[in-house]
Parts: sequence; structure tokens; C-alpha cells
Amino acid sequence: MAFDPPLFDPDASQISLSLMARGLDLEATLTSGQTFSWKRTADGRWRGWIDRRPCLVWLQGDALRAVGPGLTHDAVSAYFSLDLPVREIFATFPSDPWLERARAFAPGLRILRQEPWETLCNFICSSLKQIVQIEQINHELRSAFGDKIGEGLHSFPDAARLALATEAKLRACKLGFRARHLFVAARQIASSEVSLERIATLPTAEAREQLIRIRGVGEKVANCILLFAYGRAEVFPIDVWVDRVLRQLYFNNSQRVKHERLRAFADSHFGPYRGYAQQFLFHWIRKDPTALPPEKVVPPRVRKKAE
DNA sequence: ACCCAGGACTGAT
DNA sequence: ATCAGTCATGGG
Repeated sequence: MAFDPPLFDPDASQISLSLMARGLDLEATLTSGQTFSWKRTADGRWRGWIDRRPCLVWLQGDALRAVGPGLTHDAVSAYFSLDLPVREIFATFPSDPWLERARAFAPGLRILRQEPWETLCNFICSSLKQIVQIEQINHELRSAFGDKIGEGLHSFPDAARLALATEAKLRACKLGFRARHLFVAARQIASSEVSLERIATLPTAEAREQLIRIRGVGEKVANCILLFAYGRAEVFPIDVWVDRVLRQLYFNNSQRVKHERLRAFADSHFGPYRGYAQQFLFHWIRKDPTALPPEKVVPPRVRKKAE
């Protein structure tokens, strides 16, 4: 078996856990664009963070194994949503051949319940970035501002820490124009202008209103935070990929359908756990090259030439 | 060189 | 209220 460098401080007490996790697909779950700080190890396990604690996870038969300092059964279970009645959730899905195909592609895909602050930062940084680049930014922020936990291991910096940074230092983490957004957002959270703890207690619509008050957070980013951090499974984020799959499969690839119509369709069609439906569709069209029919050829738009 | 990326913000209608 | 332009940066 391959030897990875020591995960943590050897003095730290390691907790080893085994949880029942029938059907969980770590690969799909951890690479489906909802989390950005997990890496596959040389021996096929996964190294990442649960509630700000470093850990290593892998599947052993139907059991999810987790090793790391300070881990608890409840924390790991909650993080991977192992308490969720998945059979009942999927029973609420509409009879929809596209959704059934998407779910068949990765039936073990699950939605995580991540730490809100880091999820907020990740998705502020997500706009006009590819997933690999969001992962890179997350790593840069940890290296530049996080506490060193071990060899190459840095915790994600909290809001107070980023609020003490400068926009230029954030920009050095390849943030581009998002540096200003993240810097302002960090101060909004550090000053309690917006409370991520209180948002957890609010109904989804009010929680969304609070999130959108944060700089760099619009409807889509707010929805991702609600779904991937606060466990609001009724939230259906529509990004460029989901926009594309909805148009192509449910609106005859029409480019004229407005966003609000896609929104109304998604909210009424996919049922009370439509966030899961959204994640299956998103993962499917990104990973299965045969998922979508080739784009209809639209006549090339006449482009104005610079004169 | 060109187009795209899990968008948000701004200012002009 | 709607709508185009703009915002940095890296990958393909």
C-alpha cells in the first residue's frame, strides 16, 4: 500500500470511525462541484476536512471509514447526510426519464452539509471559474491565510482572518475581480452585519434574502450555499450547466426562454427535494459525454468588427 | 487568437 | 423592472 506523508501532527489523538453508508459514492459526491477541498490520495482514499478538522475517508464495503483528530460519529454522519432517508427522497422524484437516467449514472451521489463560511467563500469565488480553479483558489487561501495544521495542511481561514487581509493579498490568490467581493464579504461576516448562524434558523426564503445581502452573493450563489451548507434540499441552483440541460431537455433547446421560466419549471417539476434532482443532472451532464445531444447548430450571429 | 468558466454588479433605458 | 457591459484569470 502506498505511503502518504503523515496526515497530521503525530501527537494528536486520532479517532477512527466506521459508519454504515450503503450506496454512498465518494467519487461522485466529492467531485460534483459542491465541495472544493478534497483530494484523492495515492491509494484511492480521500483527504479533506469535516467541520474544520482534517481527515481521511474511504469506503470499506458498505462502511464509511474516517480517520482524523477530533472526529465524531455525528459530525461525519451529518457531513455526508447519512441520516437522510434517501429511498423516500427519491420516491418523491417525478416520473422523468431524464432524471432517472441522471440518477442511474451516479446513484450514490449525495449532497453534503458543509461549513457555511467556507461554502460561502467557495461560491463567491466560483463565478466565471471552472471547478478545478475554485479548488486551486481554496488551496491558495488556506496556504496564505490558514493555520498550519501539518505538512501541507492548512485550515480554512475564518472571516476575522480574511477581514484583516488586504484586497491585494487576496488578489494574489488568483481571485481576480472576486478579491473585492470576498474581502467585503469577510468584513460583513466578521462584523456580524450578516449572521451565518442566524441564517440556519430562518425559513429558506428569508435565509436567501440574508445571504444576498453579502457582497458577491446573488441568487445562484445563495442557492448553492443553502443547498450545500444548510441542507435546504428544496433549493435548485441554476448555473450555466443546469440552464443548458433544462433548455435542451425540457424546452426544445430554445434560447429565448427566460431564466424566470426555467426557475418556475424547476421549482414545480422536480418535487420537494429538487436540490438532489439538480445535483444528479449537473453531475451527469458534466461527467457523461453522451448525456446531452449535440447542440443544435444555431446560425452564427453577425459579429461587429472593431473599426 | 478565440471561447468558456457552478455570476454579480453597475449604469443606462 | 429589464438589459447589455464589465469585471480578472486560466484552460482548452
